[in-house]
Amino acid sequence: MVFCDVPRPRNANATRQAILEAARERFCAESYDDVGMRDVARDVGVDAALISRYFGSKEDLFLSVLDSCKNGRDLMEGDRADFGQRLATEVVYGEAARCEADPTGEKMRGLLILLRSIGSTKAMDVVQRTANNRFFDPLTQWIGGEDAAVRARLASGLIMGMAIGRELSDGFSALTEEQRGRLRDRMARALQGLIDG
Amino acid sequence: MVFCDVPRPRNANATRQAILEAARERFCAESYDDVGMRDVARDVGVDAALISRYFGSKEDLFLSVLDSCKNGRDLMEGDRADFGQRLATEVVYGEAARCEADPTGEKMRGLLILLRSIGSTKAMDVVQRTANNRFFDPLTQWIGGEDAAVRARLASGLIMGMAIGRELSDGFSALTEEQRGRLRDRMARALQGLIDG
DNA sequence: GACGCTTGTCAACGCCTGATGACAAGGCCA
DNA sequence: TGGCCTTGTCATCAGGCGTTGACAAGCGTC
Repeated sequence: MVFCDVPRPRNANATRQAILEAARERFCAESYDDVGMRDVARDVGVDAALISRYFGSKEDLFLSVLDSCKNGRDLMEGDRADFGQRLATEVVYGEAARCEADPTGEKMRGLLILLRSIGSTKAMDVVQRTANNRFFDPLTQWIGGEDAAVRARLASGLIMGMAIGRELSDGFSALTEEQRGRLRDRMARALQGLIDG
Repeated sequence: MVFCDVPRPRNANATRQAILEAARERFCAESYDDVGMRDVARDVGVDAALISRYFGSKEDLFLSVLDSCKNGRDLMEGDRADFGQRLATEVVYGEAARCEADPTGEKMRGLLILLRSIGSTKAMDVVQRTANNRFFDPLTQWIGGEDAAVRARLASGLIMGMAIGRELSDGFSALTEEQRGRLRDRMARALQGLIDG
C-alpha cells in the first residue's frame, strides 16, 4: 500500500498497539491458522520479528487480541427487552447494521474471532476457554432464573449458528430484502423468548 | 500401530476406498488445514504420494470425501413429526445417542465435516457450495410452505450453532444429565416449531 | 520365464511458517 | 561528542506442507 512512508516513529507502546489492532482485524477476517505473523507485520509496516519480541508467540498474540476485545457482557448491555432485536439485527445484517448501537461492530468482534478460529486445533484451548469465560458464563448469569444455563446454551447456539450461516451464504444474499427482515424478526423473537423464560 | 503387518494386497479399488474412509474420519475430527496427507496415508498404511495420484490434490480429496457422505436429505428422512426430537438428540448427545436411528452417526457426518472446516480459507469455496447444495437447499425444499427459506435458515443455524456449542463445551459437560435432557427438549421443540410453521 | 502394465515406495523439491540471534539506527544523557 | 539503552531490521533456522517424477515390486499374459 504505502511504500514510501515516513519511517515509523520510535514508540514501543504505539507500535505494540498498532500490532494489536492489525492482528485483531486479521483474526476477525481469517482463522488462526490462516493469519500469518508476516501478514500482520506488513499491515503495520514492521518486521515480523518485532511481533515475536513484543508478544512472545503467535498464540500469545491471539490471546492478547482476545483480551483486548469487548467482553461478551457488552453484548448484553442496553435494554433487556430489546436484546433479541439487537442481536438478531447485528447477526442478520452484519456490518450493514453498524450505525446506531454498535457503529464499529466492536461488540461482536470477540465472538467473531472465536467463530473464525473454531476448528483450528492449535487455537482450540484458547478458544474454548474464552468462549466459556467471556460468553457462555456471562450470558448464563445475565439470563438468570430457571434453567438459565440451558436457555443460555440455546441462545448462544442460535447466535453462533446464524452468524456462521451468514458467512456460509454471503450475508443471506439468496434471500430477498423482505425475507431478511422476517428472518431478523423470527430470530429476535426466538432469542427474546429464551431471555424472558 | 501395526508395524509388522502383512503388505497391503494390491487392489487399487480397495486402497482408494480405504483412503477415502480414513480421510473422512480425519476431516470429521480435524479441520481441512489440520489434516495432513501424510496423516491420512499413515492411517491407511500407505505412502502419501499415492493419495495424490488417486485423488489429484488435497482439495479434490476433500471434495470426494464430502461427496461420499450422506446427503443432507438423509437427515430429514423418517417421521416428520419427530424431526426436532431426532436432530436435537443427535446434536445434544452426539455419539452417545448413536444407537437406534443412526448407529454410526453417519447422517451427521457430512455436516460435521463442513463445520470443522469453516474458517479455512482454502476450503471455503467447497464448504460454501456443499453447505448450500446439500444442506440449506434440501432443507428449504423439505420444509416447504410459507417462508420456507427463512425457517430453513433458522433451523440450520440452530443445528449448526448447537453442534458448535457442543464442541466448545466438551459435550455440554458442564450441564447435569437433567439439564441436558431439558436442553434436548427445548431444542427439539424449537426445531419442530420451525418445521411445522 | 520374460514382458509389460499396475500398484506402491522413496527421495526430493519448492514453498511457507513461526521463531531466533546478530546487527543497524534512533534518541536520550552526560 | 561519545556512550548506551531502546527500537527495529535482516538473514537465517528448523520444520512442516502438498506435490512430483524416478524407481521397485507384484501379477497377469503371452
